Amino acid sequence: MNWIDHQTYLEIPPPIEFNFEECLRFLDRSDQEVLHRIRAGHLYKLIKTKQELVLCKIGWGHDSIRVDFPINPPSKECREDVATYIDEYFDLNQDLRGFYEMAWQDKILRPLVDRYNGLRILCMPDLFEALSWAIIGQQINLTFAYTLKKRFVERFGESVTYDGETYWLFPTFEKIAGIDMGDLRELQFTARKAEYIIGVAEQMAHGHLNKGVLLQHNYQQVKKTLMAIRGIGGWSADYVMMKCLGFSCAFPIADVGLHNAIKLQLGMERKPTIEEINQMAEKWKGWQAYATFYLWRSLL
DNA sequence: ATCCAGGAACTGT
DNA sequence: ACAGTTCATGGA
Repeated sequence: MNWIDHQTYLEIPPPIEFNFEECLRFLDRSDQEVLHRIRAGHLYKLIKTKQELVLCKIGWGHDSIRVDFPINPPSKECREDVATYIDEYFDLNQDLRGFYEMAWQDKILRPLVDRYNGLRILCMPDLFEALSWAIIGQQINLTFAYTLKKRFVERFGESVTYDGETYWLFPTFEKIAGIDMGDLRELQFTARKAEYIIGVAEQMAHGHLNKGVLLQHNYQQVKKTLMAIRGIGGWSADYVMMKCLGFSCAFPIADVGLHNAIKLQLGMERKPTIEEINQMAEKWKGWQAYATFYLWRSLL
């Protein structure tokens, strides 16, 4: 990993095909988001390192990502953790040239990669967060999904307040493994969502589900493992593989947002069928996750 | 009111 | 394997 430690701040030289502004634009898609805040071109995010909570102010300067620490100058070990987190968060290890070469030949993707050049998948390094967000988002509109997430985070997550603003962390699986369904029903989770999320937390707390282990396996194996979890179907498995586990071939093909985006791009009267999407995506092989992400971007 | 939402499990065939 | 049904709740 490529980063420069300036003690009081970090400098992370990005790969080619990276546009910080485009990434921030995507992160700024909901005004109900509680896990980060964007102010004057900077991303503020609370990160949990192995040792402590670190508030990060992430900006762009001198052709690099710059990470400042408004509250406390973190230890060297924490700075390393932060650099690793940023690296995953912005998907900096992905070489997008293959995607762009493919996309320039594609009717649907070409205008998108032109418009959003340098946008990367904004990842969720925390597996429990990715699984929970997938479950929360199932079969409800996004506005309500954000409402549920906000209630969940503000009820069970840790936070730090600085300069009049409160910054939140997603709740840990350890914490959620210890609550009961009633605690989530109060927040207007359905019984099913409550059951699923607590179930996932319990599996993780018992060590039956672990990101490091998943990363050692291939697409088919991981998808099968994830789908064996109650509450995780095909859509959620691909969503998590795309947003958390770095599988660029992950493809949540049943996604309503994806359908709407394709309809919009092609000027269709109706949403495409799964079979039609499979045909269109034939050329996307290996890059389905990025194709999906750019299509989502087009809906903002 | 009515339809639908970044689905998944369950049931019957 | 496949199709239909149920779950649950708020947004537009």
